[in-house]
Amino acid sequence: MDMPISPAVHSRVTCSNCLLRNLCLPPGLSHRELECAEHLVSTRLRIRRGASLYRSGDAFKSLYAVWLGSLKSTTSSDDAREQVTGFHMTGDMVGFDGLGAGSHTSDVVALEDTEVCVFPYQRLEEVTSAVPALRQHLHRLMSRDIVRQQRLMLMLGGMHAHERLAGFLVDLADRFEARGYSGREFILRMTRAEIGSFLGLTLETVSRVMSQFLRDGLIDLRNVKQIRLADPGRLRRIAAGTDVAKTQGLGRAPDAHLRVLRPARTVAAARPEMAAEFA
Amino acid sequence: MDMPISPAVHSRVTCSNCLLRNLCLPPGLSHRELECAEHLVSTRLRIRRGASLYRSGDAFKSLYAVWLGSLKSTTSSDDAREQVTGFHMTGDMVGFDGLGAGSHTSDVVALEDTEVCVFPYQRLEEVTSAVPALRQHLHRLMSRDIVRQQRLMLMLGGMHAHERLAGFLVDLADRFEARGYSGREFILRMTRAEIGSFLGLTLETVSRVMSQFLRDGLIDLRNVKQIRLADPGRLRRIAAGTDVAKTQGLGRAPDAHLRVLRPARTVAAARPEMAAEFA
DNA sequence: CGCGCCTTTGAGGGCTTTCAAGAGAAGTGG
DNA sequence: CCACTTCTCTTGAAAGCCCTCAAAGGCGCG
Repeated sequence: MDMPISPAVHSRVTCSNCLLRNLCLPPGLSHRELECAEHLVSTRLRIRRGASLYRSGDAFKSLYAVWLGSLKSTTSSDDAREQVTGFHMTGDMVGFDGLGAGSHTSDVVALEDTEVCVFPYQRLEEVTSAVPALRQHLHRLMSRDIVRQQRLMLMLGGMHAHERLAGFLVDLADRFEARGYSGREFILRMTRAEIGSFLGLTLETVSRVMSQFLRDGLIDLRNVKQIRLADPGRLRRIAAGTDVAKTQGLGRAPDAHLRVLRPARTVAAARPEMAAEFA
Repeated sequence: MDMPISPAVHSRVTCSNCLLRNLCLPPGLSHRELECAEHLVSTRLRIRRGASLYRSGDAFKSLYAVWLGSLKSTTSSDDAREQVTGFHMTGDMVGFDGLGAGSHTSDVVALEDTEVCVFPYQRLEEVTSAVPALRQHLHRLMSRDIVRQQRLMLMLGGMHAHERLAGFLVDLADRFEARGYSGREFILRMTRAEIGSFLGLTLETVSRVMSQFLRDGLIDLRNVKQIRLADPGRLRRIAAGTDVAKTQGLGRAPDAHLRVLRPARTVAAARPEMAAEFA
């Protein structure tokens, strides 16, 4: 049931010709370094919609780069509770959660038929030790994951349903745009339930807010899944909490969550010269 | 109004004698490797309570290991909203958020007078390229950060106030215990407002739930800050959502947030032979 | 074409927030 | 050392946002 497209290379994946090279690899690699990088990827893996790339508890062996399609990752606590912790699309690196304990702590499932490039960690170790630029790039990718999750926590922590969904949509738009697709119109590969889980809302609330956005002319919908951001600016303002009128009930005070706690001043950057004195 | 900046401490820091060595450095380093590691830390830095180690926007130059004291890190969105994204205590590594973009995206502030060891990133780069064990350790630490945040997202996403606070307390207890302190009785260095911000609750709710726990004999309080977990087992059950009776209103259905979505099957671990199949 | 999953929409209730006030603790300066 | 200021914590009452429960329409798929 697969239609062969290119009579392509077989076992060997070639990064140098890959259109996504700038996403997985750092820019400006020398010829020699690029050659090293070639050895990073062993195979490409195909995951059918609904199948999982790995599951919580699986031994950590590789990192993966999304080559085609999209996935979600979910974490579940001791009890049955489960939550979507992220969506991954073309060019994203997946699997960092396994590095810590040697086994994965989350499940990663394909939202559609998907292909990923496999980076065996052992080989990654070897290559990154030789190529500083690659090592740095890897660190950058991990750090980006951390920062992204911090932003998400901000959403989950104190934002209203409207703000969360708006934030979700513009984030998605930005990521599509960064990959060369339209940031104005795209397809939501995930269900309302998955969006809700990701945002800490119920699927009903997601649906309701989506309808509200639709009524307010902020978005257009086609077939439920295809969405067009009719007013990205306002969506962005809503996400930032800067939108005064809001979409329904009038706004509340900008925050109040965390009143100023204490005066603060940076120490790390300042005066490393002042010496002496010990604890 | 400003706090006097404390004199930064410039002592020759020796990792080999450090009691916290097992937290910052991987176990089982050879003598030679340990010698390399010595070069990692340049100085120890002192931060007075309320002062910040670094702030959002500061250039990323170093990672820091908490040597004494405790800190919080906060992220703020475009608008004035601010949220605590983590608490750091002895042995924790801090600063990973800066690796991604080259500048920090969060603020880190001392909750009490604190000292941190400074790991200049450039030197870290050099040393880790030579010592694989150190490189791996660094990756592990970053990954652990990611996993920890995933757990936190689970809390913020769908848990009740009781469950969040219980989870917060037992997590804190575990961390103290892992560091050799009592996991039964410890001091909360952060305010209720900071706990609330971290958990996505208001300070009033934190206070209320804390009082509830007190009434139910789950904890003991002394001076508001000093806490003793009187019934850690039950706290753990509450955090996991396994506790039937709960502390007040009767429990609700275990979840319902994310009903089973699709059948799933792991692809990465299984049958690597059918991997190379091509698009 | 029918079944199942996803989505939408409504009504009611509950958990948290918001607003407010007072007690308690901590730091400051006389 | 104590009074003062300031911050933190506690507690109450009312309101609100979101969840839960329920039912029906839509869409894809076998």
